Amino acid sequence: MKMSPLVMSAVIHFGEMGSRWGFNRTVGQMLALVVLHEEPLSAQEIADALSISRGNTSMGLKELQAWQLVKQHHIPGERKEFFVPAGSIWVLANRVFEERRKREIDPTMSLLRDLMMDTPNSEQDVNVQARLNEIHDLLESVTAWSQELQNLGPEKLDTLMKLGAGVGRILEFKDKLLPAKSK
Amino acid sequence: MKMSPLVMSAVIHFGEMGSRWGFNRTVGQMLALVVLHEEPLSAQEIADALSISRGNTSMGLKELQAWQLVKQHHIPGERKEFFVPAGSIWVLANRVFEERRKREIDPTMSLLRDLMMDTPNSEQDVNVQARLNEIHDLLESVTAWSQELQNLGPEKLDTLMKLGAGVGRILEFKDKLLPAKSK
DNA sequence: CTAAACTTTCAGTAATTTCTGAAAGTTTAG
DNA sequence: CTAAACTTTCAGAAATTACTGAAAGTTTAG
Repeated sequence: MKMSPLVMSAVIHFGEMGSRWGFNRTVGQMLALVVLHEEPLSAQEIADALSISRGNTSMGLKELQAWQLVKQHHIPGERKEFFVPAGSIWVLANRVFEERRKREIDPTMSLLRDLMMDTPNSEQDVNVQARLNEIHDLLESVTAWSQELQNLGPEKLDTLMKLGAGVGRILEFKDKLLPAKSK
Repeated sequence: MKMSPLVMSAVIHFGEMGSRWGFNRTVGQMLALVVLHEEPLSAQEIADALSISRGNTSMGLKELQAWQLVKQHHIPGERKEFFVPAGSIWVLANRVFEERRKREIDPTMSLLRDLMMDTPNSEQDVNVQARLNEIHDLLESVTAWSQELQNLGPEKLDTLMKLGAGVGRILEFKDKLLPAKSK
């Protein structure tokens, strides 16, 4: 398998970005390759295309599977396993968000809850707890809302986006719109 | 300056999370310390509290200022500079999102645009470009929308959140609500 | 101007993360 | 069962990233 210059550029870029998105360079490259290549790829093909060791490839694929970004694909008559993207771009993007939320937000929310339980030892600590509480609530809002977006799916997200600043206005009307809401 | 056990736990945790949020351990600790401590802190106090070198502290503060998360605060009569959070929790959170968008999304969008410009060299490449386009549009939706949320501010975000799944329903009514919208 | 108080820079070192490749493991064909 | 085809693991090497502390730089007081 050989990469066209187009695929090449994209693979290299996703490698560079990889670390910013929560995985390392080679894992980023592998993901780009699998997503952009139409046919299922074997581990060996991936290793060759990216010039990385077979061992590294194996670990990278394991990680991509843990993130549920690629999945195995068996080809009848073939001994080895092949790999394909685990879903549409939208699905993959959601998986990345989800996984990052688990790593970046959840542990903090959990700690903040614990710290807010502690009985404060001083005046100072009362204020500190108030701040921690503020952080907690903000994270909660943001994650709840991003969940919501994921549930909407891409089309509705698109509608919402086209609405743009209209969202603010809509909010002002919402009581009239949904008067039956149980408060 | 000595840290209460409460502040201590939070500082250590934000240090551990630091790398996941785009900066390193000590920078994370420094941010937590400055945010949770009521009084302005000098660089030396920060270095002492966290047991890190003065040099490292200087670089960390530089980074936090680049992120616009802390700012200098001059105390009349004092020779040295002090540091305080650059704004409310909401402001700080927005700065982090913003900065991460710049690092994690913008460069990719820019590359994708470039790659979509290239004239494809094969059938294959036409499909690849279609995929890249799909990724581009998704990133665009997500960032546009997160911008929108930032503009709303914390109170409206809260209203929106309480609405929960109601958002989907509201969307169905939006045409009736905003009939004057210029399409 | 000089000295004191303070900050920044940066070369070298330490810590951490990633990668390789050989060895061990697994599966299937026969 | 054995051998071949393939995958995974993991110890050590390489690459990257973070940290220290001494030296150079800056600012202010006098």
